[in-house]
Amino acid sequence: MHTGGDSRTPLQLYEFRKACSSCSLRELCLPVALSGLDIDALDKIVKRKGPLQKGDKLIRPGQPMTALHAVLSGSLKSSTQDMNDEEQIIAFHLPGELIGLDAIGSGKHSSTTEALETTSVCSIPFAELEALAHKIPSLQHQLLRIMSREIFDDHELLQVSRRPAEQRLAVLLLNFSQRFGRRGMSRTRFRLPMSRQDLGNYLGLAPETTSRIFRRFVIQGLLSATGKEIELLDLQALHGLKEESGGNTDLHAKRS
Amino acid sequence: MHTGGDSRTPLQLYEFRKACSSCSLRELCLPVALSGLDIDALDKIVKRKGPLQKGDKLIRPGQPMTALHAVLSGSLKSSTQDMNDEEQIIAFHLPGELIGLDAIGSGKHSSTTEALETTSVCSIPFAELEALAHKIPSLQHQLLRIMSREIFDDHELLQVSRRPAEQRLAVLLLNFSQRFGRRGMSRTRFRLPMSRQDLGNYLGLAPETTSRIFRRFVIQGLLSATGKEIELLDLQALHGLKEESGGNTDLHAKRS
DNA sequence: CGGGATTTTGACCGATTTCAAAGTACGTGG
DNA sequence: CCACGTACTTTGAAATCGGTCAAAATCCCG
Repeated sequence: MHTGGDSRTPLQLYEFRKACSSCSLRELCLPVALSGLDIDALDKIVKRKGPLQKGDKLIRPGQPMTALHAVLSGSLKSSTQDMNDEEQIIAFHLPGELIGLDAIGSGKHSSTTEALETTSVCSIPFAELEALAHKIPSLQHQLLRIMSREIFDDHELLQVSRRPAEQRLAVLLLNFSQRFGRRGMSRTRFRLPMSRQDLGNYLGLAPETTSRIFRRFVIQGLLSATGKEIELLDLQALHGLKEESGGNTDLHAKRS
Repeated sequence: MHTGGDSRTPLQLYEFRKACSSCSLRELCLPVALSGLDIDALDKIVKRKGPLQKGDKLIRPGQPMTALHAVLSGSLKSSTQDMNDEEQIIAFHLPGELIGLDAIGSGKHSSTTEALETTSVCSIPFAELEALAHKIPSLQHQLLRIMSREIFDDHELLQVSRRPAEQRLAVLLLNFSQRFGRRGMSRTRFRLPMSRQDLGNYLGLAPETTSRIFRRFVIQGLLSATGKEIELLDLQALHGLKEESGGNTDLHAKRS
């Protein structure tokens, strides 16, 4: 049984050393021009975690925030629960992305983070990262940049959440397209790792609505979808949709 | 004529020295236990800005982000514009709060920030703040905490934006109550500095809807409102509203 | 006191949710 | 390897919340 946070044997631990220096995601999770020496220093504090299986929880609400996590492979979702069992998904995490930035302030995690598929992450003890950042100015700078970018992204998300359902889905698809593209994968063909339900939840839509809009997009020839496999067929149109104000100037985006 | 960013005369500049050490908001904008010496260092890089009048813009989209701004008095709103002239308000800024954290990543501001009333702020050149943070570990720590908290708050906001209108307004009112309370003012009587329109925009609601829900709240005895002056009469109920899932289990709503 | 902007109110309309149910994928155990 | 059960997805029809339009009332500031 995999429970995710298993401790590794010494041999495995040894193999996991030198994580950052050989990690293909290095430039993604901390996209900084660190010198070889600095990377070594980072290596020393990072711990790779054994694979999580689908549904395994990396973080539970209330846990003290001791480390940030960087996704190596697979994917996760973070969510909160509003007492009536209603899950509220806050974010999806793809390889190369950092988890836990929202918990630095309080020192405690407030959300649940669980794997959407078989996933591995590495842990960066926060106290040591902070100490290291103090020694390496460029690392401090990079941390601030990464956090700032998350704030920026959240603000964009906030904008989107006020728009009609079609635009929300279009924006989400383009967002994933970009995030996959950034790590060298296809921008037009990819696998959405989460269920339609989770997708709807994230977008603030009922699953039924999500499903309907997906179908609408397929009919309009914007994309094709076979289960979780997505192919974007008309990036232009999706981009167009994203900016439309919905009611006035929408003569070139849809037909009923 | 006040245009906000005016350079001050030497005399005035002198008076503005020692800003942080005597600033009653010190613990709010950078709530860190800085030693007297550290405060002096911070003082040296901070510049107080002449008062902005209502509508004056502190930040315009595209401007390079050279400094963070802390609100001393008054209030501001940050918004973007989606090509069809449609304003999208992202945040309101009250005294003791920091502006510009979302622009560190890109180095450019992407939103407009303008005063909602007569307002004064102080500027903290970012490069120097970063350098200072490198020297003073507790300042670095504090910066990370503040940014983390903003991420956390944005996530909460995101949750709210997916809920029915009533809950959104309830959450906003409680949010302002808390923010005013934090700076020593009444949690139950305060002045909302923005128009109902801005409020609606921020919440993703039509102004008409905002108005109706306000009235509903008044009728239900949750609050009384005379123009922008608000008095919250039943914090309990508002808190209850905030968590309700709307229609099903609303029998155990009051009590915290 | 006057004129324009903002807020409020009412009636109507539409997008999205909800409810209900059928169809489909998928993991488990036989 | 196939059958079964559960969970997820899709589809349809009805109900609802919030948006839009229009107009009246109020506020604000000079």
